[in-house]
Amino acid sequence: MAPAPKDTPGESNTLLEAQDRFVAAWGQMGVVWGISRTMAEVHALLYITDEPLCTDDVMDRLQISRGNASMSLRALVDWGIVTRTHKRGDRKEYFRAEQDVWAMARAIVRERVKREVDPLLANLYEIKDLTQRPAKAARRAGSLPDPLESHHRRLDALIDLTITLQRVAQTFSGPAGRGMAAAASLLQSPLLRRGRPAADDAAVVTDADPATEVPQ
Amino acid sequence: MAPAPKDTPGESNTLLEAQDRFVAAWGQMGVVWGISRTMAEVHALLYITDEPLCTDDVMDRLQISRGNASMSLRALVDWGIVTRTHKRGDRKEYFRAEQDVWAMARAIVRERVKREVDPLLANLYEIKDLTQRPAKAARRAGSLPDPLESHHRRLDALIDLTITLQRVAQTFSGPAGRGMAAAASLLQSPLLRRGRPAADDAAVVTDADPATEVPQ
DNA sequence: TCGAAGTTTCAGAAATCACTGAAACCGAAA
DNA sequence: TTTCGGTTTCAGTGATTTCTGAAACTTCGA
Repeated sequence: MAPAPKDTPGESNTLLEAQDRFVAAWGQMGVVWGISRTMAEVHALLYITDEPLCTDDVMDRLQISRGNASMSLRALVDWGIVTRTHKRGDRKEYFRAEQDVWAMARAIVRERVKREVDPLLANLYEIKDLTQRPAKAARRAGSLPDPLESHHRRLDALIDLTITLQRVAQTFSGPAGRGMAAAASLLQSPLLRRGRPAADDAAVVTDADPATEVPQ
Repeated sequence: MAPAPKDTPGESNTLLEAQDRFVAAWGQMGVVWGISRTMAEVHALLYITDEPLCTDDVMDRLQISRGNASMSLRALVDWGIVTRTHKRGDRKEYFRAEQDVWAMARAIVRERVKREVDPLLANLYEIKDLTQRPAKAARRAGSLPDPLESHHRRLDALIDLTITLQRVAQTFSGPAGRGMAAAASLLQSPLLRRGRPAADDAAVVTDADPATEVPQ
């Protein structure tokens, strides 16, 4: 972590130390999550700090370049977990992190679904399509192409799982979502009749329309 | 993806192509998840293939080294999403992926909680401890150290969120877990009275014992 | 006790990812 | 129009992760 040499008046050194450790730990998690380390660190810093900070504050405290700080801050704003604020008589922009951790969690889930689940689903549909036509032709011709059959069964099971994941996450994080409670009730609703460990009822989505389903 | 030049008798080329695309897509996801690309690809290959494969099969199809293939397979077995099998009169070991996608999902969640959430939680407790003593001393001395106060409130909120996440995931994936339904009912139980978006009731975990809480 | 099948380890190479530092760019207030 | 705060881009560099190829090691059957 940064040396953080100047002892800000009013703040103890042990506090700064604890903050630095937190920033580092959060950065670690960022790596595991596919967020860049710095972006996570910037977020951690803003979250743990009382006052809003400007770009230069972030640069100084984290010892990173202006470009990096600027882009990371922008990305965080895009994610919806950091907001811009201003101070009277100051043209500079200041940044503060969302303080409600549940709102934060929802924003993060929303963004990750958009970036990871949606494209994956589109991909799976597309891959299934690759063998869709041959399979149909073969079936019409009378022969049952066994390998294609099981290939489709597997893909369908995966698509099914992904859709469920997507729905739950969207319900949890969606604009009209009421968070965990909503997601929980969705999980128990007959809409998704899943969750039986060894039940062999994989293929449900059969010929869903890939084009209209996935926005990205 | 690998060229996959030899046309396995009985399997069409479009099938191989689709499989390769699937392997590539799954590998992509692996990167995003902090699993290495190869490990994810090996898993994808085993999942999408009818017959169990041996180490050499994997090496050939994916064009990777023996060491890499061996270690990736071992890791997958450790994760519990791939099992070893044998063929009569053959000393070689063969590998096959868990076919039930829900069991797969549970295994993955279990492993990721162990590797990511548990250590994070331990970290958060430790960081909180760093300022715990100074804060108490100051409080006893009569002064109210405001920055320490809000520092703790933030950390507590985060610890709280992490614990909830941990519990839900463990319920979903635990040995006695019945999957999504169990997780859903946990979410709605009064045990975790969370999920109200803007409710300002963060600090609940106050002085939980860090040592006994986290195994890792 | 040998040898074949299989696993693990590791140093170095390759690939990937993140970051810097500088420059170009933009918009708006003075 | 200039200046200021700020953003974006990018070539080059550094750091980290992943992979290879080979060797050492383990296990077990003959």
